Amino acid sequence: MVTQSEENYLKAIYHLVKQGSSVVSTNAIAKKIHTKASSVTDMLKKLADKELVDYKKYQGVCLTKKGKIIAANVIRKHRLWEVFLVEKLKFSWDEVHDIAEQLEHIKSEKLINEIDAFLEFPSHDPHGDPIPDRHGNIVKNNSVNLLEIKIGDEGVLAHVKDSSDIFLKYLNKNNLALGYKIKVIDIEPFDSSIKIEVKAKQIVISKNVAKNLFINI
Amino acid sequence: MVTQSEENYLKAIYHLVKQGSSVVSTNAIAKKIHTKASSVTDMLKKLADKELVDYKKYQGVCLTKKGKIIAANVIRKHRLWEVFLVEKLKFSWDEVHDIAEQLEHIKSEKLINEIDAFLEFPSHDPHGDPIPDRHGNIVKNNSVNLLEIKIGDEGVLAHVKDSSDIFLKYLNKNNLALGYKIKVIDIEPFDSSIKIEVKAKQIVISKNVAKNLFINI
DNA sequence: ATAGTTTTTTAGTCTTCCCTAAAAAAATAT
DNA sequence: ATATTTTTTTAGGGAAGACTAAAAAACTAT
Repeated sequence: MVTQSEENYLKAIYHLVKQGSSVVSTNAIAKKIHTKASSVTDMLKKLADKELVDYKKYQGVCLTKKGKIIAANVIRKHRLWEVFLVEKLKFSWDEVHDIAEQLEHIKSEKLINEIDAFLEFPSHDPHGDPIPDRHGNIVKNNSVNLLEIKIGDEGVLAHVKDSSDIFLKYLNKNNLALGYKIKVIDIEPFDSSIKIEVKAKQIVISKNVAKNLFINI
Repeated sequence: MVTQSEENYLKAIYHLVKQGSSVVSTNAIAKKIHTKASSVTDMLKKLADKELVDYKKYQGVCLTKKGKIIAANVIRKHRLWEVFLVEKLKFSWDEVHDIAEQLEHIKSEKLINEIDAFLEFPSHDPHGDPIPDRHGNIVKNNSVNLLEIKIGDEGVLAHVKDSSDIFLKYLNKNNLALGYKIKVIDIEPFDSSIKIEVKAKQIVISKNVAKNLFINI
């Protein structure tokens, strides 16, 4: 049996590996799940005993095959529940994260597969993140970041990297949502801010915002 | 903050009070939640400190107003989730209990109220148990037990007391479900077994089964 | 290369919730 | 009324998962 806490560590490692090097540091995990490095070390030993991670002292950590499947499954549940909350209940995309953090730990294969079917097998969650299938396979995201784009390029907003409440509220306020067509009007060399056109309106977004937006060209 | 374990104790006390005397014994709670009497004593002290139960050593325990509201809320969540699983996903009434045991601890007022609305404010769960409203109020059940009934009486199956997997499977096998019309054909004085008519078929049920069936006349 | 800094681990504690064993109180039986 | 049984509580301890403080290892910079 994998505990809730163990699932959270596996998930954190999974995400950190995905967005960076092949091995994850103790500190990085501690930061990610708001705990102390010493707690992380404790847990890594436990996960290593269970053969869910490959861990050697001072050498960082990565997931084993078994660990990766469990992590992907937790992420699958998280994202499916998010879709459920937004599509079937009246939640907006900035409200679902904390609830999905709880729901992702509900243990029942059948439940999550029924939810999947009930939602008609969505491929992405409300933030544009791909949903792993029941074997832990996940589609590659080939959307491109707004910072890597030239004036005149256009595409459809497909993914937001930062799913924090505050960032999603910013997007709401500026009428930016997944699926909207975005055209790059101008890029300011001084601060890398970008003027874009969305729904026939032009707005300027900072480099920091652009960093978190991805479009399909 | 009320922990999951505390919620389970409050729920157990709520159920035991409902079906019996005004005060609940340590042993009764231990039996209900499959733990030891000493663990129960520990927890009762903690709940008493939080003013969720009235507890005096050796005197049994009952819920305070605050405790009762929390317990009713957990039960509300449990039953609404059961309705969701049966009505919206493809679960049968004998599969939902264990999953609802997990889901009942998800913390979000908004979530459960949205679920309630999504289900169009059901009044009863799949086993015929009434669903408390968001203030913890619960309608009185005025269905009558099959053992208290005379030959010739008839009514609609409204409630099953035992929600165990094995009992519900027995009902499935014998084509008994909530909402079905039942007529009492004969009562055998020797063993109190009852011959009933359901859906134009006659079956004999034991006293033990009858004890768990309630109908609206 | 070595001194200083940062990261990681170890050692020891705390809280929650469970347990066993023994003591104390209450209930029951003779 | 007292002996026996049952119930409940206390005492002490274990596992999980967090923490602080200190030690050890690994980096970094001169």
